[in-house]
Amino acid sequence: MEKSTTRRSERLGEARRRRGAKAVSDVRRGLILEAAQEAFAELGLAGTSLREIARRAGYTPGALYSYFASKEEIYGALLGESLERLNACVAAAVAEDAPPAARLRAAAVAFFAFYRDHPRELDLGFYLFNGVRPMGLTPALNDRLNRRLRDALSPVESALIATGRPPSAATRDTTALFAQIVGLLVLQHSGRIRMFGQHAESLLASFVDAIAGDAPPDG
Amino acid sequence: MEKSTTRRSERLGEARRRRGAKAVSDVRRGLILEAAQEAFAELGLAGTSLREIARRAGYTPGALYSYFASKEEIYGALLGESLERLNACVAAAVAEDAPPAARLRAAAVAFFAFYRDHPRELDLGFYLFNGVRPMGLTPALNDRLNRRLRDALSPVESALIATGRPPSAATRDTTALFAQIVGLLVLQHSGRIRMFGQHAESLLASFVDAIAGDAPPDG
Amino acid sequence: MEKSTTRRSERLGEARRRRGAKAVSDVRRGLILEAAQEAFAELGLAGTSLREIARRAGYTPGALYSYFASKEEIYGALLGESLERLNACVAAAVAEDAPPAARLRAAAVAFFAFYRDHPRELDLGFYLFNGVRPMGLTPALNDRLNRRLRDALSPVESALIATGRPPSAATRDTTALFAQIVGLLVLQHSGRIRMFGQHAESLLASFVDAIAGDAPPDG
Amino acid sequence: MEKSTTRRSERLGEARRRRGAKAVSDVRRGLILEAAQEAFAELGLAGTSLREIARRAGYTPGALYSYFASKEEIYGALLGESLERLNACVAAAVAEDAPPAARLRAAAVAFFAFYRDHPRELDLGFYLFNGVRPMGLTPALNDRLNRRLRDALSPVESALIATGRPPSAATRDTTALFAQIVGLLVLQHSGRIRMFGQHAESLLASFVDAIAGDAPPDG
DNA sequence: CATGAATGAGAGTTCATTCAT
DNA sequence: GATGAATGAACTCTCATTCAT
Repeated sequence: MEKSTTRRSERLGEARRRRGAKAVSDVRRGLILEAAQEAFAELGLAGTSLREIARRAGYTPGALYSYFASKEEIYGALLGESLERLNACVAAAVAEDAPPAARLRAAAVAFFAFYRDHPRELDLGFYLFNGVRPMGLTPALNDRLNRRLRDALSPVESALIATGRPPSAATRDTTALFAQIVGLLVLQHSGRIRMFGQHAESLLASFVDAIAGDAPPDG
Repeated sequence: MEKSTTRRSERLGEARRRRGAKAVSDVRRGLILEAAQEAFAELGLAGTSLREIARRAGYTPGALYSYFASKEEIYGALLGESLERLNACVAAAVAEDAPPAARLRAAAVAFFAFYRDHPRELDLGFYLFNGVRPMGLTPALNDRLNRRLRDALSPVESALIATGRPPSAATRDTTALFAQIVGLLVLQHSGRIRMFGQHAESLLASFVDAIAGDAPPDG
Repeated sequence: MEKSTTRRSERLGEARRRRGAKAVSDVRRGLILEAAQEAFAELGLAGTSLREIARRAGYTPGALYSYFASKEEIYGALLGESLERLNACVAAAVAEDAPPAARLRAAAVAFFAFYRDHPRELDLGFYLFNGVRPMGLTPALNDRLNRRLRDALSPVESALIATGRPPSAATRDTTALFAQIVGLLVLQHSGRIRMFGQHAESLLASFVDAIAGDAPPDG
Repeated sequence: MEKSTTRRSERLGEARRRRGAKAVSDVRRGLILEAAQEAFAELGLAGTSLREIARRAGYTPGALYSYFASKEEIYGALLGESLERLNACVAAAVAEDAPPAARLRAAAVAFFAFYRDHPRELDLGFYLFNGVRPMGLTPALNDRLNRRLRDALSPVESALIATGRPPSAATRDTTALFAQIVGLLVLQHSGRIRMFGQHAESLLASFVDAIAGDAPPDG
């Protein structure tokens, strides 16, 4: 009997089996993150507990610790995924062969629209929940996340450079645009823009026009 | 000994007594708010519990409920006071006889500086206006707070009108400036501005200049 | 209506009322400690949770925190009470007018019997004085507890001095007797004495006799 | 490639293979125990979890159950090894051709020193961690362990007999010495001896001298 | 008005153990 | 034999709030 059975590890290579296990694990990790995302969207960051995430994911609370070392690690992973989606969104919106001004506008609008449509991810990204203060991420992870955030704005910066702006001015304008977008999002999110009878989208358009029009004459 | 003392309420007239009581009550309410403010400034919003506020105010937790119906009402009152201080700050910064452009810049800088220097008060606003609708605020209080926030921006709006801008454009530019300031504050606070190697103050100055310079030729 | 009611604080002096409240509080604290004691006796130290203590005392877990700042503070209080009882036991066993040798034996036996009959209280001491340094005790409390432990042995030391032994020798012999008692308790408790077919009581008696007989000839 | 390899079990005879497997298994069991020992020594009994042991041994927690049926069985095995080391220590300290009094002292000191230098093993041996109560060992194992503990004391007993003491008195004195040693260890471990300004080693020496000098005149 | 006590829910985390693979 | 995942119970402690006194 024993002799006739072929051991699994002999059929599949060990590596291949492990890869499969890792894939399964990654999928489940993803399901947990989905549940967390959903919970955050409904209850906000502060209102979401580990238990709630576990409940929605169909796990017991302790089981999550097989996938994440702490609640904050879930935050971090969530933020990471959010930034990936943001990058994808912005990149998809920018047609590479379009003129710089069009690319600038497309990137800005995509960036804005992403957070307008997923406001909870703004909370996540800017720690708006608990004081505007970075949370307990490892410095390494924090760096990685920051880099991805910058990446999402790089189409804006590139477009500005393509208009002939010197790099330092491009960075400066990118930052200003970034601030404008974030400000508009926060005001929109908290109902302050309505208070002034304005529309975030049109304010953003004006801002972009102002920047684009500001290009040097030979741009 | 004890029996011979006449109770306070028997010496003073009822109305006068009530007025006095109200004054005393208001003072104590103020002391509690002071303690709360202090606690927030030190510990942040999430780190401050009712117990902590009570402790700092020299009360037991239950006693606070004689002055405030809930923790959120304390937040509301605190935000109210914060907005008063903001108004005072901005008003004090604006010299009434200065030229419009100078008033515009002074008001914008004062607004920005207020929250830059008291970041916790920004948190308060974010907390209470979380999600689409304010939490734990009565509509009446909410209105009052919103009005005071607008008030704080009215020097900006007035200055813009004084440059000859039509009211609708003034409101529009005020909103844009408001968004820029909020965005800069958020980015500054979450360390994102440093990431771009920029300075919030100089970005703000540029923004104000752009708006001011944008005045119609005959302004 | 209002006028006719006499306020409580006017009937009783404030101080008196407070004293009453403190007494009630102390009683309830005592009931919690009783429940804790009972739980320890049944389930052992590691097996006793705050929840269990609360359950037995008829409280919710959180309620205990009105009386004790932490689980370890309960341990400390329990140990404190235990040491008081130990002191009372030993003191009661020693007849002041008895000859020194009788007092020595009585004190030693009382000390031994106390822990033989309440073995869990021995555990408490072991727990709190675990490793080289006490855990979870304030240094002040630790000192107080240590002092009370020494106090419980002072009748032994006094009796030895009364036999004419010099103080340094008395301290030395007290320590040796202390060690013997503790050793016997541990061995008895872990079933090791039965393993040798011996009886702790008679071994203790021999030890005391040896010490007592060791007195200088003119003692 | 894979197919052409002949499985180990086909090359070796069945019995030999089994023997080899057992040896491998024993080695790994030993490695786990080493890891456990290390963990106990560092973190104490209560601070050591199965996970921690597994981590240090390079296993996942579940894997340990291939070698031990429960956490307590690990305790038991650890205690067994500890007692072996104790026996070796004591035996090594006793020169067979030395006079009885010297052997007595050497054995006592070795026994004491063993636990003084490895205090965590005292916890293990006397269940000092969780109430002085035997833990969940099978009676058979418990018997075996008890026997090994007695074995460690047999040099003491032999030496006493060699001084001419009748066996029953020798057992009695051995037990008393055992208690003294354990008591001194516990007191030393919990800082109580320092409290009296004494030294465990010198107290032990006195005790041994008293016993040795107590030999019957014709011994 | 103020206290002290109590509630009840809930927080994040850890644990020994089990089991399919 | 070993893994990784999962359980389910338990842990201490904190919180906003209530209420008799």
